[in-house]
Amino acid sequence: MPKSDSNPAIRIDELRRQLDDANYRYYVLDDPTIPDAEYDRLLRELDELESVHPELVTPDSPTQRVGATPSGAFSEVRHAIPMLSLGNAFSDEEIVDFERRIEQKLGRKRPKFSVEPKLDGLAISLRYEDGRFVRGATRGDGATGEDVTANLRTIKAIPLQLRGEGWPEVLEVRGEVYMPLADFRRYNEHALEHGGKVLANPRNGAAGSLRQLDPRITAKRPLAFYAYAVGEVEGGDLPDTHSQTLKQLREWGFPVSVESAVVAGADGLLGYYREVGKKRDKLPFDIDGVVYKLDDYEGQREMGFVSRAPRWAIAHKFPAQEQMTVVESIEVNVGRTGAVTPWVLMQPVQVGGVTVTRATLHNADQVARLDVRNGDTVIVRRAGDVIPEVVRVVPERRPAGTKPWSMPGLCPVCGSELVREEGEAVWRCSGELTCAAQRKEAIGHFASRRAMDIEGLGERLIEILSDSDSIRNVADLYRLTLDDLLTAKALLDSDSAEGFVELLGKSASQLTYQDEVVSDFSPTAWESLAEWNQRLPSGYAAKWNRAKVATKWAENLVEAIDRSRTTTLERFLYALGIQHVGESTAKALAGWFGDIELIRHLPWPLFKRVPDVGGEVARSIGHFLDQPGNQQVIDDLLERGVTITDTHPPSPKLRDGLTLATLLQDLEIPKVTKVRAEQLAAAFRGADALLDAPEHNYVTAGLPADSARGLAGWLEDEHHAKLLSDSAAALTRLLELTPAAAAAVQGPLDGQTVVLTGTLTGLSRDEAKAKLEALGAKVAGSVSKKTSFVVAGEAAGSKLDKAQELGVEIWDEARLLAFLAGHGV
DNA sequence: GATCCTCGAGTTCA
DNA sequence: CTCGAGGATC
Repeated sequence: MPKSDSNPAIRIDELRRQLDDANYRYYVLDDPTIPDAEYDRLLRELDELESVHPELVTPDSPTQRVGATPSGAFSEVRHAIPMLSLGNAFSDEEIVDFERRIEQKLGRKRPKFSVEPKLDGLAISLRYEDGRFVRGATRGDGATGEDVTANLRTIKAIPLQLRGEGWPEVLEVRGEVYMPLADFRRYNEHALEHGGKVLANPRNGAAGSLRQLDPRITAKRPLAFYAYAVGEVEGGDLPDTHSQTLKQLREWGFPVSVESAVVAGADGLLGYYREVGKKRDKLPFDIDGVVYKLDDYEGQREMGFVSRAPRWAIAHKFPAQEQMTVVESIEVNVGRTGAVTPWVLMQPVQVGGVTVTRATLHNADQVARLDVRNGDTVIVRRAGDVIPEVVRVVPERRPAGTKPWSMPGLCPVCGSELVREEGEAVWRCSGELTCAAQRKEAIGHFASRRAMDIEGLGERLIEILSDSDSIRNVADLYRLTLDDLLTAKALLDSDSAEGFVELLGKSASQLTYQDEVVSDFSPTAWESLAEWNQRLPSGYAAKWNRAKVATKWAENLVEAIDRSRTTTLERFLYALGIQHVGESTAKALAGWFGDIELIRHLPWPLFKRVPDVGGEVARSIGHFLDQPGNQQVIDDLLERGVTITDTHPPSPKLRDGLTLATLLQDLEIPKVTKVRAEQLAAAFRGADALLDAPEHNYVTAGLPADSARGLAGWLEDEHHAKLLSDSAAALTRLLELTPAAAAAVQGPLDGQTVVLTGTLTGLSRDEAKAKLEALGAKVAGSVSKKTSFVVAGEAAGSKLDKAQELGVEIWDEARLLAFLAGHGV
């Protein structure tokens, strides 16, 4: 309690020192000396004194950790020295190689490394000027992060004022903000009891907390911090090894991982890896590996960097975590093309920090290979980065009396027969667009970002609109009314809540907030339930408010749909969802033909004029266009205001291939090869002459008997004859429409194939792709020896490795940007 | 006919 | 990201 007789300034100083010491002992030395209650009492006393003497408040006072005002947004911070990412290693061999490279380059045996656990948190940078914390930022993309100073100030493990002495005028300390496991659990327990927001896992908890706009919220989250590196330094010196620097940081008041150590040589590294691996489960925080850094700074400078990652450090990751769980059921999903994909529903299990409940089994063959059955205990793993997969079944845990799983005979959604093409792995529902699942998926695809890009049209909404018959096909989207959407919205809002009521075995009116305690539904689900529950008794005002919100929502959606009406041919073709026509093929078709009115009436063989389109794809497009229902949908779309803005004449490059000879090849007539097609084209003036000629005339034209027979036999089918004459007519019309080849504009990257990998910082992947294409390059998705060069952004993965393996040229982002700038893009 | 490249399609979770 | 299969090439 404040004592009126003592000098308040002196008492305030004393309290601050006591509190700082307590913090230091608690967070840095891990050796608390005063009980929490005592700490709180001192803090309260300080707070009261300061409120009586506001002139004595300083920004580094322990009471000033929580700023009062939420900010509108985070401003950007440019890192003076980029915050790099580390290369990853998963195997012992990679570590041995890493160490050997350093030995060779430095000409030193068994170099020393500073080693420490790699925390699974959020990398941040802290800037101190004259020993005072002035700014903190997230790592962001490495070059630029977000200013989260106000939030970082609330973390007690971060000193507001450096201790000791001898610190540089400007010191930037880097480290990881994380949430200790015990605190994370305690926080969630509390949140569940008091209806707060439950955090998904410690990592996301830490990341989400730092992104709070209101620091008062961040202050309530149990965040901690470990320093692991130094960034910018001005006006002062640091020791010349990393381990000494860490020690120095500790003296200045930063927590440094107690597990950090110094080891020598590859064997030292691997020994440390195993040691930490054993302790992993007992550590008070999540780690995903260990980090090795060459200890002396001079060696580090000598080693330098490879495209954005230091050559003197590496992260040795622990293997993807595997977990055991139980299969609750094996379900199937019906995709846009009717593909029926089996997947497992499992009892929730934590794998690598997230809760996994489902995993795909890809296809029936995979299920048979694994022999997964209902009730089986299985091992799940998060493959690569994210996607859960079933590794194997644990046979000794299989319950008695199970039978192997088999694909159902009928589509679970529409009851049509499931069929499998000869030699194909997938089973498909034969219901096509009569199948509700396929219709929904088709609409979802149409609305997706890379297709028509209708924002806000989610899966569940499509389901509701589709089930209520408001939309039967994609064209119906363009005559949805506000009323349709409002009706759907009501269902959308209620269905989550209805489900809970049922589960709890209560009627809606019996529900109270108390019910939250008895169950463990997700926080968002509880939120919507609570909201929905509130509206029941409260009557008019609440309903009115909800109606307003819903109307605004519906208006926004109508506007989004309206915006999507203006589109490009490429997007339009892709959106139609023709089998085998993805983004790349849609783009090619758009580029070569240029006009939907032309394309929609083209016989299928003409599509083979487009590179990378062969018989299978061409037929698939033809099949789609042959169906009157599909033509009707195209009509309706255009009639309801869909406008293609980039209609243009066919590409001049088409001209070369528009001959009777190529057409005859493209028709895939039995026994008619390239040579025979050319002979026929030379002997007959046009398709009509060919159609009218008797078989022996083909022989006269120089064809061997079997080819002549093949052609004649093929033409006996009147569909074939019609296809030939239609195609020939289309060919003639195309020729008329196609402008003569203009002088080809030479792009600097003509004929080159480029692959992008990793995260680019200066521009988005799509932008980079567009710019490279503008210079004539082809941007491909995977690396091969034909690749001209690979642009490796940050955290580049397997594609970069592949490129190195094949000796393909690698550009970093800077080089790409310089090149693009040099060519005016 | 074999082989190598690409593209398409399906997928999970926050 | 990964798998499967279509297309191009030799």
